Amino acid sequence: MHSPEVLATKYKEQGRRITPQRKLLFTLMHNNESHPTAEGLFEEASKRMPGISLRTVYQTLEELSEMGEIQLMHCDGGAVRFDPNVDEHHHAVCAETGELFDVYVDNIDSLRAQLPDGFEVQNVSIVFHGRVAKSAPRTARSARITTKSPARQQTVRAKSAKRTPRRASRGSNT
Amino acid sequence: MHSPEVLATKYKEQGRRITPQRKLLFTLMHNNESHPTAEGLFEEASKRMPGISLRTVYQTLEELSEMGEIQLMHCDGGAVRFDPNVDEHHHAVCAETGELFDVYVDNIDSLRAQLPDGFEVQNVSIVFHGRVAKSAPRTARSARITTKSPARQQTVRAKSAKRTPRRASRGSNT
DNA sequence: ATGCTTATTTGCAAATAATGCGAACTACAT
DNA sequence: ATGTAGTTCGCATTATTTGCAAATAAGCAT
Ligand SMILES: [Mn+2]
Ligand SMILES: [Mn+2]
Ligand SMILES: [Zn+2]
Ligand SMILES: [Zn+2]
Repeated sequence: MHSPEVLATKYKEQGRRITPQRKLLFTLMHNNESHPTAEGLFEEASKRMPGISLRTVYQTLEELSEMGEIQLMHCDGGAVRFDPNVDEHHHAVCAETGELFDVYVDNIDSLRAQLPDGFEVQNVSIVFHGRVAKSAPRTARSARITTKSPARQQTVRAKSAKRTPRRASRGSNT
Repeated sequence: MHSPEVLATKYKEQGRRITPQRKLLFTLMHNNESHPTAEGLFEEASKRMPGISLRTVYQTLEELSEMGEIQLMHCDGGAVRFDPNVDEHHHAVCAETGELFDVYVDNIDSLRAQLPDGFEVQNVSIVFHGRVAKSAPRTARSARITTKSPARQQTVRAKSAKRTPRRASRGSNT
């Protein structure tokens, strides 16, 4: 999704108006990696702008989606989650917390699939179900390593240990 | 999912009772590849048993799920779809008709994914979005090739032509 | 076969998630 | 400042699913 500033321009070009509600929602969605629901975003927005309507949140998310600025995701069957990341990417869901993480997959094209005859694939979506390991409670040391570190290549091996379970003890972030 | 007969046995073993409603639903779900919704299954069932309740359909599907006899799928965000196929498999969705097909993928383990640090994958679900090509209206010849023919290996290549767009003019099924 | 016990079915209310609609409001061009 | 059309917002409504309790019936004991 573009920055709030660029979005403002794009909106005006389309004859749409810049309202405080939209500005706020642009800001809340920009670089938001939490994949929020409408309801969740509404709660965030309400903190900064008490009277805002849930209806407006839905409406703004819908138009951002139509403009190709965000993606929507029907994940587990609950509420739709919105994603400002419109690059080709996939997701990992923690069964415990429901958290949703972005996952990049290099070699989707190498999948060997027995597709129905005559089926033309337009795009593939992959969801990794699992859980975030409670990184061994390091006696309250450097509470750095928590959720995700920038891009660690990994070959998928569902229901079987991956390499060694030991944390990569080298390569902390600065 | 087991056959209606085997299910009956399994049910009794668990102190559950065999009712006409359950028998019917077992039959309707057995080998059902349409991935029906509760509502859809209810309509089918209603044909054979006019007074049956939608509530009973939901209830029976829920218990079959708890017993590991069927799987449920939250696909597009509409109603949940139920799947008597509990083998490890994936799905292809036709964007036009909403039809849902089973897809077997051999080499999921070879996916190279950048997963969040410490994420333990339990299982992966892949959905191929696309459409079923209207197999060139063959001047009403042998109307054989329609939806899916038994297992044709195919390497995925989203948004790019696969091989030559021409129909494989050689190798029809018998 | 009859009756008992309790699992099951069923109708209806209620919870969720999302959308339709129109009146009130306001961004912004003139 | 004024006018106009785009927006916001509250509320009704749809769609899907679950909660609940009364009515019903399966399967066992007699
Ligand atoms: Mn749902
Ligand atoms: Mn929904
Ligand atoms: Zn994402
Ligand atoms: Zn399936």
